[in-house]
Amino acid sequence: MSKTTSPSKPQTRIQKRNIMIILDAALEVFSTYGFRGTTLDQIARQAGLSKPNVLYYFDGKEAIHLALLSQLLETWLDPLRAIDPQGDPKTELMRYIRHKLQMSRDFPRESRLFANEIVQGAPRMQAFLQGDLRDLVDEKAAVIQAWMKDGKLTQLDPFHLIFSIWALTQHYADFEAQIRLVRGSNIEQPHDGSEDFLGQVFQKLLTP
Amino acid sequence: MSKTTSPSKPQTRIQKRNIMIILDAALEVFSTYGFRGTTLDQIARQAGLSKPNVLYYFDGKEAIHLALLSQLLETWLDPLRAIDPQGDPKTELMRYIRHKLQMSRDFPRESRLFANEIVQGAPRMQAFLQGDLRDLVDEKAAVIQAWMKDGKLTQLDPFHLIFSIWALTQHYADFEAQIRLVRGSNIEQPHDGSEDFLGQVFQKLLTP
DNA sequence: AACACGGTTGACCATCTAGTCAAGATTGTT
DNA sequence: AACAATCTTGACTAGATGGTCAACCGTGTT
Repeated sequence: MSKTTSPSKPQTRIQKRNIMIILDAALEVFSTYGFRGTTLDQIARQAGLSKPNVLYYFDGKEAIHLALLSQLLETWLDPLRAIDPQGDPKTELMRYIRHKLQMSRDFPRESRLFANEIVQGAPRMQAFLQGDLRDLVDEKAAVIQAWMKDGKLTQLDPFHLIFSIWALTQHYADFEAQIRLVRGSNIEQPHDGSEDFLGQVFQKLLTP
Repeated sequence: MSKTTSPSKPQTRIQKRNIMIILDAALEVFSTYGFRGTTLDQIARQAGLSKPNVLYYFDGKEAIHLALLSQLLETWLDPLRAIDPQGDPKTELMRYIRHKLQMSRDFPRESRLFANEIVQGAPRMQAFLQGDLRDLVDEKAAVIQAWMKDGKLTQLDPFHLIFSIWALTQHYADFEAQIRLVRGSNIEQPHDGSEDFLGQVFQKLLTP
């Protein structure tokens, strides 16, 4: 039986609730220990359910992970997609940067789930990366390129520019442990000051 | 018996060779699958040795991982340490950036080993991060701060500046899979153009 | 109340994995 | 050559882990 595989079956209240609980628990554990480092028992304990009960809702560990990834990938593209070729170049890019930074702050677990996958060679995301994401990046890189040609932005390699935005924004979520430990008690949140800093950086960088 | 624990025992040729082979194999596997995702069998296979033979040289999986980490951490600090308070500010920082980028290009496995640890909360590196690294970062941040006060560099938060250098340089190693898949066949090496790009970025950013 | 369906679980299994061990092979030294 | 030290390994163990299953419980509908 394919449980969660079929797209839109009528769900009972209990199903809805438990599937949400399991996905939240799984996100917590997967994002901390990676796919192989996570056990079903950990997920079940975190969810407050028994292991067979977890497996009643999902076909297996792989299926839970997959559900999390696809849920994530849907929203991952949105900020980039929102870049408007008709808008003001610097405004559009600064908005994108702010948006990505917010996601890193508000959804650090999702960011680390992603990071874990990529660092380990993206075995479960190849199709996404070289499909939807690649198309979108190519499209937006062309938009940025055009803006640069018009002299609205500093001349830079648009692909490297996009990568640098990803690197800088996600760093605060993915390497939070490092920031927290290196800064120690000097700082409350690893994100403190990040928005001002990145604002300064890209303001200066993008202005021709 | 403590095998590799004692600092400097006389090693036979065979010991030297096999320990090197094992560490290289372990780096390959750990950096790809993380600590928990790696099995001793994988390491042994990669090393071309039997599992008991691997365990003849190391006290266990943990010990191999620890050996890799401490080996890594020694060299990790060097580029930052090399920043000279007496030197020219921009030259010193640009050299640091170039150096970090080279390490990301030449030792991507080491970078990913590190990244895997940090993303998962740095369970085995707390002491290092809040000890040696923190002291060094505090020291160099003060140096950079002083340079900025003298008007030699753009006024920025020196800690965020250091983090941004780490983020941008390591991104090319840690997220290599993403870059490779998103760029596809448009690019040979994920690092292509990174040096020019980061040169441009920081030249522009640091010049007051 | 009784029924049917959805939901839950203890006990279990097969497989994987870190680590052991005793016996055998290799190497270096005299 | 002979001996000792180093090196290597097949066979094994204990425990962890993903997944199964039959039996049981809870809930809402008639």
